Amino acid sequence: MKAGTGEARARLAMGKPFYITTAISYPNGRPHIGHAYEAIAADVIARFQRAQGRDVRFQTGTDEHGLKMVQAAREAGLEPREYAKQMSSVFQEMCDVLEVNYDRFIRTSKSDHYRASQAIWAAMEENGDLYLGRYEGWYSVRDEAFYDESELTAGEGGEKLSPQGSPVEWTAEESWFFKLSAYQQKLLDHYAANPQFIQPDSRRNEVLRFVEGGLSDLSISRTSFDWGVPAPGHPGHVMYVWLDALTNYITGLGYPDNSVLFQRYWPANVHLIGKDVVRFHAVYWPAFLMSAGIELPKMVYGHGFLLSSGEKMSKSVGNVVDPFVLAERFGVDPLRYFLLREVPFGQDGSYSPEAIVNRVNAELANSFGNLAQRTLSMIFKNLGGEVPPPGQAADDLALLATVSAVCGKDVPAEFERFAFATGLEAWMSAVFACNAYVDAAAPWALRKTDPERMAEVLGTLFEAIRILTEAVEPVIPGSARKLLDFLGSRPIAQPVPIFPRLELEEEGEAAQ
RNA sequence: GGCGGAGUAGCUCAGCUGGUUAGAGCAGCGGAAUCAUAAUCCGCGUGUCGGGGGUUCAAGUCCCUCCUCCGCUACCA
Repeated sequence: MKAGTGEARARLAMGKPFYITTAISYPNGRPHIGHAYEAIAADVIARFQRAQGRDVRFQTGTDEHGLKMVQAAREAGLEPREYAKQMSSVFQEMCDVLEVNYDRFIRTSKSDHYRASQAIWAAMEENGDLYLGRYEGWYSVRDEAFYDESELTAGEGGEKLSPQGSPVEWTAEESWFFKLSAYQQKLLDHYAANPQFIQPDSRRNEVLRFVEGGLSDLSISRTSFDWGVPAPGHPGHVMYVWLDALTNYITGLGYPDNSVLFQRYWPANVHLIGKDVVRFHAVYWPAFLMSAGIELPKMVYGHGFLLSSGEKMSKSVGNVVDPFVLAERFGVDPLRYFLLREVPFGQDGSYSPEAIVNRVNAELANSFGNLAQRTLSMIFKNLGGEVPPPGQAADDLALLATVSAVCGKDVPAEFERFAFATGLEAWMSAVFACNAYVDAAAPWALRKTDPERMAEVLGTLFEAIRILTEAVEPVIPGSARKLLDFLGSRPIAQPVPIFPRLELEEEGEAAQ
């Protein structure tokens, strides 16, 4: 009756808030499979937590400032702002295609983000942590980093190169600094008091050792270009891209206003990031927040990288995989399932067309998809599409007990700690149990000898399939929704395979 | 150079604080079934648990050492 108040009440009753973010992507090129991997993983976590009753907010976006964007824009013949807009939309489209269901897609070149970034700068400055200095050194534009003379190597022509082999030039500029050195002990104390702050443990150990080794103050402004957030009160200075980028996590909640969003969702439950940016999130970001007097996120989780057939992906090697192509070729849900099932989260994992075809065919098509197909087909043909209740025989009860335990306890426990591969492995064990049950009960034989028993068996299987489908919904949302809708219809119609087998097409193109 | 991780069946990996014949999935081989997407089910593994040494009644699981790979970090030049 009172829809409006009802909805408000429902929202309040939605349970504890859960805020998850991905790193924001640097859109100086098209997204690759690594971007897709992180977005999908975050989406699965968000959907899972939502299914657990949490009030979830999920943010992703693009990090659009910095010199590399200026250069990429120049090559494209566009102004940075226009280039950023175009590239950002490609990342947004990727999320849409992959069913990554974010609540906010943030862009750092927007005005609300300028406001938030300038506010955190001002808070840090007010706290006495900023000072004007001079930055001199060998700067690599490609690496976006200064290097000490001793770190450089000599190129073929005797020119100086960074440790990564990129050209460097002597650069000297006035710069604002952040007293990162003053936060060494505070950070160490925080790590000690919050063991979960950096995960997995291997990353945590690396950060601990890095911080224990001493911290240098951080240059946080540039005067050599202007594509960035202007440092408030300091004309000519734009903010260091990482200070501005990290701030996105609170911009999206309305910082600096003490908004309803901010109160409800900050501090974030988890910043999901790649292992390459752990230092920025586990050292710089918490120091910035401490300085500005803002609470720290609860967890920074550095996931692993996706390797192409075991090798690092890079543009120069030409083995970069386009997520749009993958989604088109294998389907969105099979791709999502593969990434989470095949790769132990937190570790590096390997991608290959063979691996995805094998995994998806064996588990989604043959085991689970076919289980649904054979069951629904028998219900359609032999029971006129009417679904009988589950049987009460010992075998029936045992099967449903197994499936319920796996889907209600094991899978959630694993997903809760981001162990998607083991969670899905447990899920598969329940699928195996169902197929073993079908063969043992042989409902096709009961059709003639004992139709009532056949109905009990099919009813039991139907219920098991429903539970199984709900449990994997976060991973394969589109297919699961489709199947659940079908299960909810009466009478059950002639079923169509939900996960067709994939073919490993010949790589005729310019592969290799 | 320092710190950390890893090296277990053809492949990918589980094996917590040491204790019955070292496990799983995939692949492979054999069989059953035929409702279903030629899908499913059952059965089958004599693995130097990287090499060597040691502690122990007992070590994949602890200690020492060596080899290989990976990550973080430092430095020399």
